[in-house]
Amino acid sequence: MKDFRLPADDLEYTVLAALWDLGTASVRELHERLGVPQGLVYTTIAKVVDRLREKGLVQRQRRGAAFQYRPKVARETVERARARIALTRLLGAAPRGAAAALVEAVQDLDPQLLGELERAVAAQRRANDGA
Amino acid sequence: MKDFRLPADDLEYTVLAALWDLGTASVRELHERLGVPQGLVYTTIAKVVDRLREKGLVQRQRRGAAFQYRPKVARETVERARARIALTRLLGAAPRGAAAALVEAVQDLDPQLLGELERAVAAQRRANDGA
DNA sequence: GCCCGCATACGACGCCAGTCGTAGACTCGG
DNA sequence: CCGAGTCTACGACTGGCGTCGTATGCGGGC
Repeated sequence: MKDFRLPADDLEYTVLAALWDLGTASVRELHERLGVPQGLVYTTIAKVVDRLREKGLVQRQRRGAAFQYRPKVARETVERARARIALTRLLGAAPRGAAAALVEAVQDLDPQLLGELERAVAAQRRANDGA
Repeated sequence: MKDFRLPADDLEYTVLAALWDLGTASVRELHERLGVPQGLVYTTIAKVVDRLREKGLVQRQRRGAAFQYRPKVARETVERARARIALTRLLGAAPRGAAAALVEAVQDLDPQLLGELERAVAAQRRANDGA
């Protein structure tokens, strides 16, 4: 288990996310989808995909001239790890009374996202009460 | 305003946090407090404090042989920015339905912290409803 | 079967951050 | 006022990541 390293936060993660969405994709496709809009060169994406492979996060298979890449690690696995780290940082760092900072941070949150967060917290609350 | 850059997540942030706690401290004190337990050399802490100064996060004043450092930016200001980034990443990254990951992440959260999070979310919920 | 072109492999560079070492500057005690 | 010892300034190295360029290699159409 855990024979992989988490993706870096920005580009690497974005690319991996795209792969989760698409299921499978070539570097070309990923570039069209992510690189071009960002003004990134083809090889930049290729390099990222490469590092993703080094990290054991994706696998590939020859498909004609190019490779088709696909996620090797479940989205949930990675998301969960990332979420845990983010939350720990977020709350662990907060000193007593810095909940104020949290509130402010939560303020410019998409209502949609706020809803998700709320449900997650509520679920855990129930779990705690039950236990 | 915002004539500073956020501190890096790990050591830099830890040192800055210590300064917020102590109000004022010399590199020596910071080293005793943070460096020694971590097996870090004196100059490592000195360097970090230096970069913190470059980032405009702390200021200093000669006090005898050494300098006394003190935060230059309010804790809340930085905490808030960090929290906002963390939350955005956390939730923004989550695809629809990946709330599951969130739930799992929230599970191994200190009940204390969970409470803070819950209150923050609830507060915002009320704000939204009201508006 | 050959050559062209696309895909990949890989190295390079910049920048940040952590970590350390060294050398120079300055303070303070005697 | 001078020497010893401490503090600071700064450079160096490493590793990660974003970003690109180049060179090599493989596949597929003609």
